[in-house]
Amino acid sequence: MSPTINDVAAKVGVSPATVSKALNDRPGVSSQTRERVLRAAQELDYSPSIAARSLATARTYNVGYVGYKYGSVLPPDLRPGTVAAGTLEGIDEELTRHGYHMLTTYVDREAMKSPDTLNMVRQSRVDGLILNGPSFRPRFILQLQSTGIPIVLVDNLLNETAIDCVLCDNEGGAYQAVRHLIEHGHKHIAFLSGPADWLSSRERAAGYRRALREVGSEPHIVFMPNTIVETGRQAMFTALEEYPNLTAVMAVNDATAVGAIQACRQAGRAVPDEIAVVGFDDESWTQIHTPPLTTVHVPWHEIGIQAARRVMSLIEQDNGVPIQMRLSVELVIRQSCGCP
Amino acid sequence: MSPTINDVAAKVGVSPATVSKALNDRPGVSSQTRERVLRAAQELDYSPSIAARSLATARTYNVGYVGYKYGSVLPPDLRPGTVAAGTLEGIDEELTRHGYHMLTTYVDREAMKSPDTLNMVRQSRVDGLILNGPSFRPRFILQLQSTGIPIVLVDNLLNETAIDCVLCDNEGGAYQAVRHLIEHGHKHIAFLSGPADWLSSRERAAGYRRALREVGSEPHIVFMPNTIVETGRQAMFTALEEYPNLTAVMAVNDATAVGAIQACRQAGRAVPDEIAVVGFDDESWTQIHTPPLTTVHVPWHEIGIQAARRVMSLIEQDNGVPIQMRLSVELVIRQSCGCP
DNA sequence: ATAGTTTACGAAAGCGCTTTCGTGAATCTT
DNA sequence: AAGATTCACGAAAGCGCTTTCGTAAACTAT
Repeated sequence: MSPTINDVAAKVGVSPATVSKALNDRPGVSSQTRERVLRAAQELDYSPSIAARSLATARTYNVGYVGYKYGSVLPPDLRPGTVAAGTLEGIDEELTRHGYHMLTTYVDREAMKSPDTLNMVRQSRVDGLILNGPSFRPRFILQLQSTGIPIVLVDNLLNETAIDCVLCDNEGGAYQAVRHLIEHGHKHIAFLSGPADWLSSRERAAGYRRALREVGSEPHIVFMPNTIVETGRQAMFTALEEYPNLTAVMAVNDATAVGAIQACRQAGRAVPDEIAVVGFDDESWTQIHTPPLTTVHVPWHEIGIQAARRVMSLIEQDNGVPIQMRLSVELVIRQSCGCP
Repeated sequence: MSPTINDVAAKVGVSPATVSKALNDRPGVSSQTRERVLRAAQELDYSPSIAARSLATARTYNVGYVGYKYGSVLPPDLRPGTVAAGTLEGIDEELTRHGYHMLTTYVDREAMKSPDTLNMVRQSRVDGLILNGPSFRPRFILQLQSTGIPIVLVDNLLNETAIDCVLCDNEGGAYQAVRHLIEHGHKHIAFLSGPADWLSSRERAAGYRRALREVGSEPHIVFMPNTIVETGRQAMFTALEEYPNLTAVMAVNDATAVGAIQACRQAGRAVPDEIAVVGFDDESWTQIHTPPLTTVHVPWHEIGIQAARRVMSLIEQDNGVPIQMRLSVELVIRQSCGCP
């Protein structure tokens, strides 16, 4: 078996207590012995068992990440690869930088009560939790929170009970995008909205509304039950029918923007010449789409980093009130909006 | 604090030893007491601390997943979202089904010696390891293996030292695809190959060669140092120059297939009319590409499931010789190959 | 030199579980 | 009915670490 703290202690000729203090930078060890302990540990290739440490300290240095499982969703569709993967990598990066590890799990709609997640915390496998995505039921989150474990929400928030969260500036992003369309002369702009329980969708809709209000245009919103390509396509047909003088459309995400473009083509309306389309999220494939999609870039990686920082800080000192962190987004102009 | 095994024992009026046996389905407990213990545990909402259990049993019920970090790669490009995410979800699904959890980490090229991964195993945070992708150095894998921890490779193999792995039938997939091109009359077919240290690339090249050999055509291979869109584009220019009578090309993956198509367009050669293109992987965005990409579908999700099963089985009984598992793939015909 | 203070270290308890082994009671055998 | 066997259970040790607290030695102050 691998060496234990006792082996190190024996080798140096001190007690395990001293070794523990030396290794953890605790006071009560002369710098001389500390030195010797460090060397011995190195020579023995000693690495403490976290199981034992966890038991003694009630800390695991694991944080749980709970994501949404797309594998099970509807027909195969464009996976939000950039989104989830970017956040995940950001979180992992920041976590490992500070000696933490990431316990990952995915839940699908049915498993939303999510025994796995609960088990993770009930068995105290994790010191904190990051919940990514809008699909967690408030009741579930509250249940989790009531265990006293630090929680950070990503791309979601709960305002009844304040809870830490990090999101992007959805409202501002949509505003920027619509503003851009307006500046290029569009007056009749529709919004393809996601389901109402998706926070980001509501916020993006708000940005859309604000931009239109500023110039006195009427909002035209089509609601979609989900945000896959096919749904976007259908929604666009609806929009085309209901608002015949439409010249532009903003979709709540990139996948539905693609659906919208397909619908336009099918209806014989050229994109971007007759109808301009913009998306949201800046998925990696948007740049190779025909036409390349104008969309709002979201710093998912950075969001992951911030979320990780926040949990760690909550774990280490339960400091103050929950904070809501907003990262800014940026319109990236490609061709689907009609710019050269 | 949450209840311990002693609380349950006290409530039932038995010893912790008995509770432990009852809860773990060990012999030596009457079915009557077992019943009472179960009920009490439920009423107290008891869930064992895995830290304590790990310490006692030297098992964590965690398996480590090590993936490749794309965030840091070259210029932003098409992320292999379907690939990694699909596998990840498959692994997680199967693992949680059996009471395991997944400790995830990503490594990038520099961190390939990967202290994080090593720490994961040295601190015994995991019972087994799944390494996903071709980018692990053999030396690193062997070092890991020498710790005695069960390892399963995904999309990679090591034949010097036998080690368990699960991959798809790369050779067969490429063969199928090229065969398809041949059947549609193509004689001059190039292959855009990935770097030589990428196993899947070598295997796909082999399938390509076999198909050509069967009909007595000459192989035309262009090697690429990596597999992003831009590289595929450059490689295609090279191919176009070196092999002027080319009528079809098979790319080692979807991203480079896209690059190839862009190059053709730029060179004034219509796809698929003048040049047919097929990819490999069936990334989710291939279906919305213009033209929709003909490509080889890989069952990543299933691969994940099999990998998970294999580690768990290695963890639970170290049974026999390492096995190499191959899952079959399927050509999905869309339009970039010239079919209607 | 004496008393008081600081410092370096170790003994030992404890974290919450599993597992071995001993014991007495219940059951089976003839 | 007595011995042999089986069975249900508990005492206690141990997994590898941290942490408290006591103690002896080394200092400091008078």
